[in-house]
Amino acid sequence: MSEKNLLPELAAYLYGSSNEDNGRTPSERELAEHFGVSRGQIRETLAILEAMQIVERRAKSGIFLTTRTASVEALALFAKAGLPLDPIQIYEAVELRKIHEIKAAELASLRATDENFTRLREILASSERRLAAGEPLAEEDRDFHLEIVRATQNTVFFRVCSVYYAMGERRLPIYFADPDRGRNSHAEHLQIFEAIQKRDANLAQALMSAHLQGVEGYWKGLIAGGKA
Amino acid sequence: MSEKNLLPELAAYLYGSSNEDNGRTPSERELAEHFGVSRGQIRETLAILEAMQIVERRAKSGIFLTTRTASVEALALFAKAGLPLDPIQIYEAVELRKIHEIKAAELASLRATDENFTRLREILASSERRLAAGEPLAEEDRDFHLEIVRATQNTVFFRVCSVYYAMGERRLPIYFADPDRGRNSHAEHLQIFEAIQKRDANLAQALMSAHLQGVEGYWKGLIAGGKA
DNA sequence: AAGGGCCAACTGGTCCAACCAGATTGACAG
DNA sequence: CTGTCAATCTGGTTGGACCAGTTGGCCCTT
Repeated sequence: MSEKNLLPELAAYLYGSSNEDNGRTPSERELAEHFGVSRGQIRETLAILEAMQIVERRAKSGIFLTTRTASVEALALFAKAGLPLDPIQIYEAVELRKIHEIKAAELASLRATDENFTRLREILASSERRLAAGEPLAEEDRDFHLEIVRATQNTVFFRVCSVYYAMGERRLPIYFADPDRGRNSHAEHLQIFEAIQKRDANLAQALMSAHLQGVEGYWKGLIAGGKA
Repeated sequence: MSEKNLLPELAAYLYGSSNEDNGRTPSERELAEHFGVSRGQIRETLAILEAMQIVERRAKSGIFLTTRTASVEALALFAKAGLPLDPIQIYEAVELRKIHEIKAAELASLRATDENFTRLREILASSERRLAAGEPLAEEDRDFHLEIVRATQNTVFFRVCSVYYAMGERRLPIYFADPDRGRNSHAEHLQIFEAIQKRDANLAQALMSAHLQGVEGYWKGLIAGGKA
């Protein structure tokens, strides 16, 4: 069936085929047959899923979906697999993203290096070219935000924040299908960039906060609409 | 060799036996022999390590340690395995923890439920009993901090923060070996609790910030001392 | 008809032996 | 010293096998 990246496909399948009552999934042997791969490969993937606490393997009993909250990594994985995300958890993840990025804007103002500024300028220039050509923004949005986190010089921070973008990746083309959204976003990015460059931490923080309100609103709309 | 939790042991071994130059580790077959387990089990563990981006498996070539920054999960794993942690990354993780928990104190002040308060009271009572008995604090510290994050009612947030405590777990007994530290910590916890109960978000935030300065100082001392 | 106890099938955990094809390496020839 | 090529090593993947608890259904008892 699948050729690569068994992980998201398996995760999706588990959710689709699990027992409604107790969350029990098909057995390893059944999964192996369904995906046309060996049991060893299924086990390897399940090990990862278990490490992510998406699944629990009970010896000699079965594999069960974890009811506990998904980590951000798990959310990103689900999004990648095209699985419907729990609206509540999306909302929680967006809140966490706000916490992270507002603080990141502040720290970036204090610590950004020339290298960071160069990259930010490149990203903004790329955005401008896109908009001028009438094309929708794409990875520029993600790159801009991640570069600000990187500018905090905290690599652990960067690593943690990276997963949000895996989560929203599928949505970017949809989000920026509206040209106005692209222009708005770019304008706000420019302001944030300038604030950081002026080392005005408070302003950068405030602008980022305002900017992310829009993102939050978008997700809220999706949640209200029931789609995720 | 190992009986359970191959993961941290394997991670530790990989770091100890990898090639200094290119980070290449022993082959799967060698690892299997060394740990006295089958290759399948080694592969399963390596899959997790690879998902954590601690290791990279190159087909038909070898297994290589990733030079990229570790995620918080990886840091926690290393700590659990008793591996020396990179001081810089510890510092970064502590900074991130501060960001998280100060915000958590604020949100908890706004959202904590009776259930949260009950649990917090229980934790504080347990701490008091310990101190009265002349015993060092143990998991009470972790429980208190995590309960505050839980009180934000953001389960994704809670999940992300949980890993910090896996990271520092080994240190708790050492940290609280000094009775003064236990008393101080407990007193500050009490203040934070009261601020949250009074729904005074600003105060809770400020107190948490001050409280975490101590933690940060402790880690800074460790880093300066070279031990991690 | 309901309850309890037993057994067979099922399940995850583990191991082994094998094959594949590309990467690597070292010896050999120039 | 250099270039070439074959033997070796490596991860990737498969299939089969065995173990020992778990489960669930069947049958007997009450």
